[in-house]
Amino acid sequence: MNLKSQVEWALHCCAILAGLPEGRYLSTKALAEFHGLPKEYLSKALQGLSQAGLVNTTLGPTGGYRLARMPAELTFLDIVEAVEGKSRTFICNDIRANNPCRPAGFCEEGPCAIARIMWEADEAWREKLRSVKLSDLVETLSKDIPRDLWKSSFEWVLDRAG
Amino acid sequence: MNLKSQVEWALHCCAILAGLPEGRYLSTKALAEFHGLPKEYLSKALQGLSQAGLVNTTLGPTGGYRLARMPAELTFLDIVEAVEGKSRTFICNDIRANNPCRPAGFCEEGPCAIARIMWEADEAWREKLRSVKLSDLVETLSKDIPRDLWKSSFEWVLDRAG
DNA sequence: GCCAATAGGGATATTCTATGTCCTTAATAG
DNA sequence: CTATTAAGGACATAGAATATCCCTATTGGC
Ligand code: SF4
Ligand code: SF4
Repeated sequence: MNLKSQVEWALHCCAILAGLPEGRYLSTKALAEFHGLPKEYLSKALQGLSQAGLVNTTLGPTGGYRLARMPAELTFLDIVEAVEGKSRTFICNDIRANNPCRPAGFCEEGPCAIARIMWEADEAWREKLRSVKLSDLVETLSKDIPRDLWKSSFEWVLDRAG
Repeated sequence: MNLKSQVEWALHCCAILAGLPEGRYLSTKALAEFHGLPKEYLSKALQGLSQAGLVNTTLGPTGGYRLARMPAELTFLDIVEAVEGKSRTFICNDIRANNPCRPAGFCEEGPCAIARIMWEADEAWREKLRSVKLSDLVETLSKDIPRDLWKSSFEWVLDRAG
């Protein structure tokens, strides 16, 4: 049970896009090169962000991606769900229906206790992700990353932003 | 990102085993038949429970499984981790190391903010599962399930318990 | 208008995991 | 001694994640 690596990629890309000046775009090519990722495949993750409405895109030589909202309005959950999907991690196959003692026409109402508990745990995971904003991440990163590296990375990105 | 169906199977089996009288065992065959599952494959899930020390086993014609502890001493997390593993769902591939602006010999200390936040969410999921005991499940099930079905299922199991 | 660069997306291949089956071995009750 | 069991290794199948390739429409710069 692993999250796809696209989740990691999308979070990193959003962190970069959060530092992009208003109105400018950064291309898949630049994001892929910066993170050392396969351009074509990273593109699928970015399409996920686009379809979820988290980023805006534009075509042409200066085209690429920019955030559709302020970093303070974007949560980790938004980004994770955009590429990983919104479905629950616990799938109920209703095996209680196979109970040989069950009366013929008998039909349970709703999910049983097992499913409910697993789904509550799922929701606890989502709630935690919902509580962290992209702006929180940028703030923490700016403290963690050495000033030199932070600055040169920013310039590297600006050089390539359309 | 789905949990394996073995998780569901293991939880159901533990719920059944929780109702088993002291000192008796229930076989894979009976558990598989009761839930309508492939015996050989369910066996792998039960082996997981056994390796984690959650159940005791015995061989021979009257052999099978029984809980190694009281239902109040067994949590959902114990059972889920026994079959799903204890590893985190967010895998960090350290793509920050590919940053072209990084000085040659530069080496980050520890996981970055992204990984830390994802791992906190993971821990929130685990904490929720840790907070629910097998005895809580049995209590809820006993209220949810019609008395007749509960009783006949119990008898079905006792008939086959060694 | 023309060209180069871009996002979007369909088709396909590859790798890995989950699922499922089969068989052998050692232990145990009757 | 026999039947039944858990344990586990070997294998087969299905499906998801990963990755590449190619085509289309759009856009900016010339
Ligand atoms: S978890 Fe509950 S709802 Fe799902 S199969 Fe088991 S009994 Fe049915
Ligand atoms: S999540 Fe953090 S630790 Fe993991 S690759 Fe990205 S930067 Fe590195």
